[in-house]
Amino acid sequence: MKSATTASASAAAKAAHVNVETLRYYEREGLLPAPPRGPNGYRQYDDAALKRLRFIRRAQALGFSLAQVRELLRLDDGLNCSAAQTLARDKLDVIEQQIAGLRRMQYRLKQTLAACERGGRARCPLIDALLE
Amino acid sequence: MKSATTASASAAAKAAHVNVETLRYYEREGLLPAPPRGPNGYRQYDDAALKRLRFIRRAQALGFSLAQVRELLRLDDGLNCSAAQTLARDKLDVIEQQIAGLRRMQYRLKQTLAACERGGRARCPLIDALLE
DNA sequence: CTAAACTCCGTACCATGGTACGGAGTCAAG
DNA sequence: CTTGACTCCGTACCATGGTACGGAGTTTAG
Repeated sequence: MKSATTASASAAAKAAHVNVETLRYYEREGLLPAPPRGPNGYRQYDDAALKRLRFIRRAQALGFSLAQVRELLRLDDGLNCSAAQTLARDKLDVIEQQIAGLRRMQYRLKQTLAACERGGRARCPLIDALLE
Repeated sequence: MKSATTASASAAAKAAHVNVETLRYYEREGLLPAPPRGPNGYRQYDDAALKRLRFIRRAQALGFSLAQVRELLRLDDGLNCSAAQTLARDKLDVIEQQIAGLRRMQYRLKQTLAACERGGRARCPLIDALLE
């Protein structure tokens, strides 16, 4: 039968592809609740904690900063959907702006790189483009 | 006639929309050469320095880190076009990956947001999506 | 039983890209 | 001539997201 799985610090860290120190860091930063301790004082992470840890990493992977993750976690009761939606929409706006910015960079770099590849210039068009 | 324009620290900073302290920072970091000084010891930025400063800001705006900008500046003689191209191509790869990552985020956020907006769930789909 | 490996803790440190502070000298306007 | 603005310098500090260190206790494998 499935025993109530509790993970040690290193096991939890491994599972989330995170450094052990990072767990303590998240705890300090209030992203992870202080887990219960065994009689030896060792941290014991239960499934909920591991889930929360995965939450943090996923949210980070979605581009949320730890401060924003903290916000999201405050809504973790699942009842503040409209507040969560606001965060998500703000994030979507930011993402759109980021994509647009990257596209502009990409376009300009490609143009300039093409000029480099055509060759025939005394000076490097890429450098020149930055100088102008 | 055009006099040889030399700018004070604050004028140079203003022109590049940069803090005066940032000029000193760039100088410390070897991004800007130490400018000549007037008899009072004040920095005097000439047109070449201002150009270089603009170069830095443009390259940053293209997403290059200061370390990469330093690389680019080492190629500033305009003769190392192939080296500059390599940097640019690397940067293009990174940009493409960044765009792809942002797109994935965008897609997933949109999906989840749509689920939120359809409503009818006990728990917020956005929060749930992060928990799973 | 001993040694390696794991855990604890506080604290310090890292990179990145700056910003701020404070005392001293300098320059321009009134 | 004074006052305020500008500049100098070294150094300290900021946010972000961790990582490392070192000494002490614990647990586990041989």
